[in-house]
Amino acid sequence: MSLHARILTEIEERILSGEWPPGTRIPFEHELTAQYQCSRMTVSKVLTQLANAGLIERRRKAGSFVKRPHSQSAVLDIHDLEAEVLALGLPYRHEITLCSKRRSMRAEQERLGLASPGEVLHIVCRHFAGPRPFCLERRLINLAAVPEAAEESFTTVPPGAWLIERVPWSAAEHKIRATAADDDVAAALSIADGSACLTIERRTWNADNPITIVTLTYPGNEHELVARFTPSQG
Amino acid sequence: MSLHARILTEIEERILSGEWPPGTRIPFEHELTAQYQCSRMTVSKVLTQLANAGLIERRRKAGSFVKRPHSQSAVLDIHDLEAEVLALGLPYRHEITLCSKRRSMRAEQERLGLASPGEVLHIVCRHFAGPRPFCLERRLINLAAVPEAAEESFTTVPPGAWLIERVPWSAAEHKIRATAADDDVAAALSIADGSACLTIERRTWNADNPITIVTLTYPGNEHELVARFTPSQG
DNA sequence: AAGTGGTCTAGACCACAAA
DNA sequence: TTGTGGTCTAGACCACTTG
Repeated sequence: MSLHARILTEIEERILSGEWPPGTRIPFEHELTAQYQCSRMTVSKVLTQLANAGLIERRRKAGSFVKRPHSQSAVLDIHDLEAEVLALGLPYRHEITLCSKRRSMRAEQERLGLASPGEVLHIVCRHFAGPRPFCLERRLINLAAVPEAAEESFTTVPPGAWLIERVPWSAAEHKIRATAADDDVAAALSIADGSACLTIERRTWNADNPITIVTLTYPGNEHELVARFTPSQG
Repeated sequence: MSLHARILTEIEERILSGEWPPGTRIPFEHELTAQYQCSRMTVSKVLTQLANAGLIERRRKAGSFVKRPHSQSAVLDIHDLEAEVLALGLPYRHEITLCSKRRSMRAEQERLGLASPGEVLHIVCRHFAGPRPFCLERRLINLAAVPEAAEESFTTVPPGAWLIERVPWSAAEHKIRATAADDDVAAALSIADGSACLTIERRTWNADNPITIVTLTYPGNEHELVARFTPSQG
């Protein structure tokens, strides 16, 4: 393994593990050259890569700082619900329908990907654009990974935004489906039974440790996911 | 603009414009240092970036070669329909329902994003997984951008795969929606009227020049898009 | 004014794959 | 065996921003 690859992974680990939370100033280039006993070019290359990847921000004279994970990847972008509603020119609010802490049932354990039973937080939340329901959120949080979530009511900040601000993650998976609204969904979104809905299921891990699984259900024709990209950006 | 940024964009342009098609060997590092009158470190940095971005492949002793655009970005991956069907363990075939060349109507012009009327190819195609319809493809191709498409029947290679192999692109946009099946879609996919479908609309450009717009419609519950990613990969 | 990052140089040695 | 890319060094000068 090359030196700059080692430096890169070591810094990446500190950021993704939360040891260096967003806002932290990481060591100056000259400190890293001393620490790793290498030339400045080597650490500079690494920091430039991290900056290109969006993990850190570099400011002349001030230093390099850990960035807050800007919810990226285009497809993911969409999931800042509040920003999305406001972009439509409509007022946003959310409403917690259910927030219950309990020992995981087997089905929940499997959905989250837990190896053994544990405490989970089950949340149901409706997001509104103006007077109309915009999205139904059903979420499980692994309390072993995020114990402080148990003390939250999520009435001021919705669960998604709350988690993104606090919990570092290293991997995510989206599953996107079209589904027919069942009774519950139809009632929650004020739409007809059986109408088409867009469902996004998102799971998040930090170093193989499941954090949360969330299902977002949107009324079908009123919502679309948009993703733009160029071939040079994998 | 820094020197390495200039070198990067110049090489990128040659690749994306098709001047250097996939498989082309790009100049050796020592040739580029001569051309740009700079040190080897500078061009090496650029080529490393291009390799990381997946635009080129580097082989010791052999040189650096333009890669074929591996349809990436996870969400896009899914759209190699044949690979997807085969991954399900089912035989794949496709069937061209319509393939007509004509002058664009105004609605088509707008969908494609053409500034003025022009020749377009309108294709309707069904993709099968075993005996069952798997996906309905409705496509417009801008013949000004891809004149050779007019001579194709697309009976051996479906239009999507044909285009990817031949036409370089610099930008793409996906819109993902849940829709209710209308008469046409229901008939084409052998499903009930009004059932939920997943619709992916994809537009592709090469340097602001529209190439194609395609709408892929899948029976809802039988299909899902999966995207995985990590925060360090924008 | 001082210290940071941004860029670049002109070398060097090594690993690897092709001839 | 040879020539390519992969990595690294020990400098250098500049631009910018903060104090």
